[in-house]
Amino acid sequence: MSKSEQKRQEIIETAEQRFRDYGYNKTTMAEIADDLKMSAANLYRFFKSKQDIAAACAERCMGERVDCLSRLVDEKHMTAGEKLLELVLEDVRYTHERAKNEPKVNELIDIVTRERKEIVLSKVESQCALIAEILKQGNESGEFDVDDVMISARTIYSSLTLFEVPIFLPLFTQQQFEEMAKNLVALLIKGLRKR
Amino acid sequence: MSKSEQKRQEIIETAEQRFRDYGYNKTTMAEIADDLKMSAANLYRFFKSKQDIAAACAERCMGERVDCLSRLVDEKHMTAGEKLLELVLEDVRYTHERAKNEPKVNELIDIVTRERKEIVLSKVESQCALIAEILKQGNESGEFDVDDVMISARTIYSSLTLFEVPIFLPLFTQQQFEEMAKNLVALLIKGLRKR
DNA sequence: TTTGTGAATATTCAACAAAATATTCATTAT
DNA sequence: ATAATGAATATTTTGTTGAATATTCACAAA
Repeated sequence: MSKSEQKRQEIIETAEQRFRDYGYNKTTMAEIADDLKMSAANLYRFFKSKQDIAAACAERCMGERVDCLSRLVDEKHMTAGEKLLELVLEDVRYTHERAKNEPKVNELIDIVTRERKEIVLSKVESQCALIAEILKQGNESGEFDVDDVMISARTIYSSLTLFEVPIFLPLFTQQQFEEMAKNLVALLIKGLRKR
Repeated sequence: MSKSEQKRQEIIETAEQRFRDYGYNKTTMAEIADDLKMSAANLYRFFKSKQDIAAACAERCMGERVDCLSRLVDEKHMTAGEKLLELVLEDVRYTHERAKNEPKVNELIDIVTRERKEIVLSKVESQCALIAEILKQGNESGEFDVDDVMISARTIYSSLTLFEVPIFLPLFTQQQFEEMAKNLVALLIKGLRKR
């Protein structure tokens, strides 16, 4: 890793910690710079703007998230149906836990969804790709009978909106969300299944 | 209809027109009163607050909407599957048309969803009831094989979030939304079907 | 040339006053 | 008693101004 790339990573980590603790709006470029013993001006040699730093943080988080879910998809001893259910439940839980334990992070999500739609889109793509992989495995094992794997993956993902978007959190308890998610996945799987 | 009930309706209609044309925030109690040749103070003999007027408008709209969809559910010459598809597509189209032709109405929706959750909940209930009725018909005709009609209806409704909520409108074109809706309904129906 | 800075400038935020508007109420009209 | 109002009060919005912060830049150090 180049020296400058190294420093970029340090900035991302430092900023992310502040964003977590105090929120995006309440952390200043000067504070991030101070943490790193540099001037605020110098941050601009690595990032074009504060929003760009936020975007980089978001991308890093999403990367970790996808890695985690990838491991689930690569599990050897689960059926495709079980994997799909776990993927969705894991998602529901993650959304809730984060809202509960890291409430300030929502500020970051707001900024990124508003100002950097590409990043959200790429997150959607990754998630669909994971679902598609599960469907493919299901086809291969004879468990599913899915014609177009990518279209079905996108369709399934579109049906998960209620569980993905933080604004709906106040509507139900986590338990209710999990219950709804289970019912939905059960219904979807019936529709995917080979007969 | 009592005299005072009559007047309530007039107020609702007048206010709704202003809300449509200028938005909730930009219409004042004084203006509504002027339209009706009365004083603002007098409005309070019929409604406890401006929000209450907005709520009444919303309920009236929702009532019309449910009536319209009810007719679809009562159609004689459509299969349950066709009805479900039409219900969802009609919903997608309605959401888009309204956003396009009556953009100010979203302000009203915001207020009501934020300050009068019961109203939104009752809308959800009505919509689920319509879906449940379609499922029941499908069971009776042998087209579907649904165990718990109400739970399935709620599950289906939960999967329609992307198509119900205006915030997602900027993400895709109406055509894309309709395409996604068709795919989703097709998948759901496969899951509901008797085999 | 690359890394960095302090100071200058541009933008955004926050606090507060003024104006607009919602809501209440004492009183009048019917 | 019921319907209605104008004026009084309470709340919300708007506009403004100073302070905080983001961003740029000319220049210095390595």
